[in-house]
Amino acid sequence: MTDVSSRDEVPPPTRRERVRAATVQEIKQVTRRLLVERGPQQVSLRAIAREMGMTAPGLYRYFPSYDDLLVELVADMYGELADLLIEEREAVPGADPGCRLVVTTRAFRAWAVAHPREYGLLFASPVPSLKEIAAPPHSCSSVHLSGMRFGNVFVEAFFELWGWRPFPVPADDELPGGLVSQFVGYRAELAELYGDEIAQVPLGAFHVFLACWVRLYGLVALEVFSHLHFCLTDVEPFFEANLEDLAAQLGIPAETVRRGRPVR
Amino acid sequence: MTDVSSRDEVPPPTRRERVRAATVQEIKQVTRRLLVERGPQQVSLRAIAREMGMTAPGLYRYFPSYDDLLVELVADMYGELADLLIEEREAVPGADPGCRLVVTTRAFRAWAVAHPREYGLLFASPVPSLKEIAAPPHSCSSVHLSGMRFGNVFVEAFFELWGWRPFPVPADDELPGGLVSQFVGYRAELAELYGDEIAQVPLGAFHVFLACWVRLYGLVALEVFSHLHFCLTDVEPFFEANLEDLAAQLGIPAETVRRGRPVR
DNA sequence: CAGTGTTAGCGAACGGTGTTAACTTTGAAG
DNA sequence: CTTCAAAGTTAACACCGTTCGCTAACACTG
Repeated sequence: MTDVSSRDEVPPPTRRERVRAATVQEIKQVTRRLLVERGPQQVSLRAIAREMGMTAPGLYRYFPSYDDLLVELVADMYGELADLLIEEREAVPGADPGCRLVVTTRAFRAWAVAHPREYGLLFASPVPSLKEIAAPPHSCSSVHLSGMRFGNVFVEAFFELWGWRPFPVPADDELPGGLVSQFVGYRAELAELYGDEIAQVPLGAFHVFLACWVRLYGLVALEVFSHLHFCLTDVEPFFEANLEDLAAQLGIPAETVRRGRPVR
Repeated sequence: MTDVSSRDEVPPPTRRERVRAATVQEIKQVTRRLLVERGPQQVSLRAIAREMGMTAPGLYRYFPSYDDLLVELVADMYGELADLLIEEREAVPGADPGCRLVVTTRAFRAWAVAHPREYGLLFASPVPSLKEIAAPPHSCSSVHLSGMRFGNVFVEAFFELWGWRPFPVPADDELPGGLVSQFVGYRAELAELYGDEIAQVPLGAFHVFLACWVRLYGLVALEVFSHLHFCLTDVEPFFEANLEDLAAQLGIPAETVRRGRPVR
């Protein structure tokens, strides 16, 4: 038992495995570069292969299909985005949970604006495939898992704030009956992940969390898709105003929001 | 001058023009049917032509390209959606402006949920083409115009409510400086369209309008794209709760919101 | 070292796509 | 009846995702 090699731990990667992993990485990088530089329409297996000095069928040694390649790329980008948000949040030393949530939110919008093509791939999936809907609730695909990981960045920041300094939320009997049972289920799911302190959070906090997420999503999506262009040429002040509003709802003082505001 | 035929008014459509218009209509209908029944991936010129008993190149007599066909379809659907919202609103006789706004909002969500594929085509455009951004502000394409028409349905309902019974909005000096000038411009644009009473509306009302639209958009988009599925299996009560919340912000009593709620 | 099996990558091919060009048919107008 | 423009065809081009069969190169075993 003390012998390391006797266990079936990960054996050291062979040379072959290393170059294979490197190729997989290069394929994803090239795919993403094509997406960014030439748009989603111009991304094709043949274009990727051409860019790498090989032919399209060769890529099938690494991905079972074009869609699988995209799916894996999406999962990677969800992960990257989650990492970035956490990183930016931790880069503010000694920040209170309110500030940390604001930083996370602002970083999300900044990433979306800076990476509109990637954002489109992640958050404007054409239409969810029907099988995904029919899938059992806990059978999580790779995308689903990464998506969860991303979402949980906000979940953590939000409930960290709640634990630090609770804010007003609707009482249980103020929530529609149809919502209560669903929030109970979601809370239980999160409690399984984060421990029992989550189980003490009132259901109204989940309602507020979702409402905030809805607003943030709408804000960023509309900006990235240029759907606010009909009245706003510069969306940033509008975003900051909404952020301040959102923060106020969570008991975060405007001064905390303004402190981290990017200079312009 | 009194002679009708001497002016270049619309001459009576010839038989040729009528069958041509009918064909254009059929192409759009078939395209939409394919979109709904088989998904956006399966929509192709050849499939459309096949479905109509003709060949793909024949369609080029009616549309200069595949993209143009889609663009025109999108414009049509914006118009149809706008018509539907107005119709549903007018179907409630003697309703006060608050009720009318609620009905409009609810109808929008209902349409989106009932037509997810169409909704995806309208509101999750892959990524705005760069030329659209570079285009001068008042050069409006067909999509742009129809999109405006749709948006103005909400604009009208919102400012009708304001004119009927104003609600609290932030004062001008509470708005960020970067927003004031943009709202001034947008207000002037609307005043040109709706007359001078709009010019009297305070800028804060435009801020509130946009914030409401952001929230509604996020709500509906997240539902249609199944991005709330991670915690809600039935989104309707959540939508109704947000609608009530939104209405309260506009001074619409909860009783008014509940009155028109669909029975379940 | 020789032998062997696995793997990476290639070219050809199939059915599909949007699009163009050249041609035929059709129907309305002078 | 002639003429001419419009509608629709077939053939072709360049591209797409994907599969098949093949050739190398590689890693491991006797």
